[in-house]
Formats: sequence, C-alpha cells, structure tokens
Amino acid sequence: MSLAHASQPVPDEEVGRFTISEVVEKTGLTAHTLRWYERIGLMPQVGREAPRSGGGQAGRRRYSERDLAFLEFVGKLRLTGMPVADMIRYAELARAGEGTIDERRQILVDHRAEVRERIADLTACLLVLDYKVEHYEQLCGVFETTRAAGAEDVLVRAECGDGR
Amino acid sequence: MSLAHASQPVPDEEVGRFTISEVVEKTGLTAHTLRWYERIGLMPQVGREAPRSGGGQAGRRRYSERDLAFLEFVGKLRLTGMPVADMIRYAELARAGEGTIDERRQILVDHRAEVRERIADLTACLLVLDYKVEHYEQLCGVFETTRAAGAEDVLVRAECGDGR
DNA sequence: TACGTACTTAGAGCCCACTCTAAGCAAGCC
DNA sequence: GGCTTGCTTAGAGTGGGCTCTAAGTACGTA
Repeated sequence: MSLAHASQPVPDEEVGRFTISEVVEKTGLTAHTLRWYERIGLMPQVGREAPRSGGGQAGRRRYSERDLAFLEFVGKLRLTGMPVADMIRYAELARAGEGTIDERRQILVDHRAEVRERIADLTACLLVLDYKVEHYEQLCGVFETTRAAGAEDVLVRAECGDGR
Repeated sequence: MSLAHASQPVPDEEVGRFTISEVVEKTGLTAHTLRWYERIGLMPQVGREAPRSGGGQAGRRRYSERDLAFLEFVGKLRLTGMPVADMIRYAELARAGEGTIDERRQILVDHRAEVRERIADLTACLLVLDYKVEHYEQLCGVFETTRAAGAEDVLVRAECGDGR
C-alpha cells in the first residue's frame, strides 16, 4: 500500500464486491443480522451499488474485503461472549480514529482476561466431567460383574452424587 | 457405609440440615431458583421439617449434603452451558436407578465433547485477541515515535481490520 | 404484636441477541 | 410476466434461564 495509493479515495476499494448473499454464505450470519448490525452501528455503512434508476432505493450492498475481515473479528468476539453493546463501543472507537487506540486496546485486554477466566472455568469443569465419565465407566464394569450385590447399587448413587 | 446402614431408611440422612437460606449462601443461587429447580424436576424433592401445627404448609426445606453435592454438580453443568432440559433428563435417569448408567454416561460423554470443543474455540479466539492486543501495543509505540507519519495512521486501520 | 424467614400457585416479566413481520418497491434475468 | 434477489421501516416475536409477582399462610423470636 503506497502513500499515493493511501491518500486517494479508491472507488473499487470503497465499494466492495460481495453481495449480501455471498457474505451470508461466508459468515454464516443471516442477511437480517447483517442489516441489523448496520442499523445498530456495529457495522460501518457498507458501500452500495449505485441504483440504476436513481429511484427511492438505496442500492445493493457491496461488502469489501475489509468489511469481511471486520465481520470475522466480530464473529470471534461474539464467540467469546462479548456483548453486542461492547462491540458497538469498540467499533465506534475504531471509527473515531487513531486517538482511541489506547481505549480500544484496553477493551480487548479486559475482554481477553474474561476469556482466559472462562477457559479456566471450563477446564476445571472438564476435569469434573472426566472424573464422572471415568467413574461411570468403572461402575459399568463393577456393576456387570457384581450385579447381585445391592450394596454396589447404593454405592453407585453415593459415589456419583446424582441426587436421588 | 455398612450394609445394615444402607438397607434402612435413615431419617437424619433423608432430612438434611441446611435451610434454604444457607443453601443460597453456599451455592450463590437464589431461593427462587432453588424452588424452581424442584418444580421443574431438576432437583429431587428436598426433605422437609415436619410442620408443627399440621396445617396447610409443606414445612421448611432441609437440604442434605447429598443435595448440596448435586447442586454443585448442576452448577458445573450450568457453567459449561448444558441446557436445563438436558440436566433434567440426566436427573430423571439418575432417579430411575442403575439401569440407566449407560445412558447417563453417554449424556456426560457427549457434553464433555462439547466442552472440549468450546475450549478449543475460545483458545483459538484468544490467540486472535493476543495478536490484536500485541499489535495495539506495538502501534502505540510506533504511533508515539512517528506521530507525524500519516502512513502509519492508515496502516493502523488496515492492519487492525477494525472497520472504517 | 411486629418482624423476619419460609411456604404455595401459575404465570407474567426480564434480558439478550437475534429473528421475523408487513407491505410495497426495485432490478435483473429467462 | 414470473421469479429471484435485494431494499426500507419500526417494532413485534422468539428462546432460554431465570426472576418476580400476588396474596395469603405458617412459625419462631424479641
């Protein structure tokens, strides 16, 4: 990206080449959701085809590669549980320019900490699940070999802590 | 737990010792939620104090250690995103006895696979966040030292993929 | 007696992130 | 012309997991 290139508006870069259907395919989001994202300010205004008749329609959306990159990032944030309101905040800051870099970074740092914590939580729970599954597998073995022993039945319940 | 002990109803074990307020404290759930859990069949019927006057009240709940253990497990399942309907299913199977061990195990095996996948997803997204945060931190450095260079400004936008 | 804690019922309410509606218009293609 | 794809608006609807309501009763304690 040369300086000369960067300092001039570039139509083929401002107006992308992907229709909303194509973006639906690529992202897994619905057209409804994509329009919604624009409406709530999460997504910047997407470039449009010029309407041929100059009538009352706004023209069809044409998403750029950059739009797609942003949607991919949004998908990641969504997957990690960031509320839409926070994503909107982040996007607004991004649009406000380079003076907001620190704040943007802080949003991501905070969110990253939450994701780390969530991974830790899930990992701890996974250990419990592992233990339970392992225990069931052992009890399936014990159960089959000592089917007549009622005591084992009671132990199954007590050990598994499954309620009554 | 001796055989003689196991084969007889034990009142002090059937009727626990924790009031609902104490369980609220221990679990972080609300009394409303605890009652709801019973109502929807997730929680087995909790033992009760005998009402003094024999009137129309059911008596106060008295949760046992086993009840608490089950609630702890439910909390883990909840934290890992298992839908309440699935938890109910699991609890019903547990109450149905030892003939359901295989099915119970399968529920947990399936769920465990989901948790693993979720951890993997989060971990992948965490890498993206790490990259972004790192990048912002570098750009804060670059930005401060070359504030007059407009090209860096554009690079910030392009590299961060932050939308417009 | 007053207050705090707990009980019951059925269902309404809340929050979040979509998801869908309703109704009509536009444009391209066969 | 018919079909497909896409446009707009404001807001209602959905699903999940609680959370709260409404109204009265019970019981223990100060």
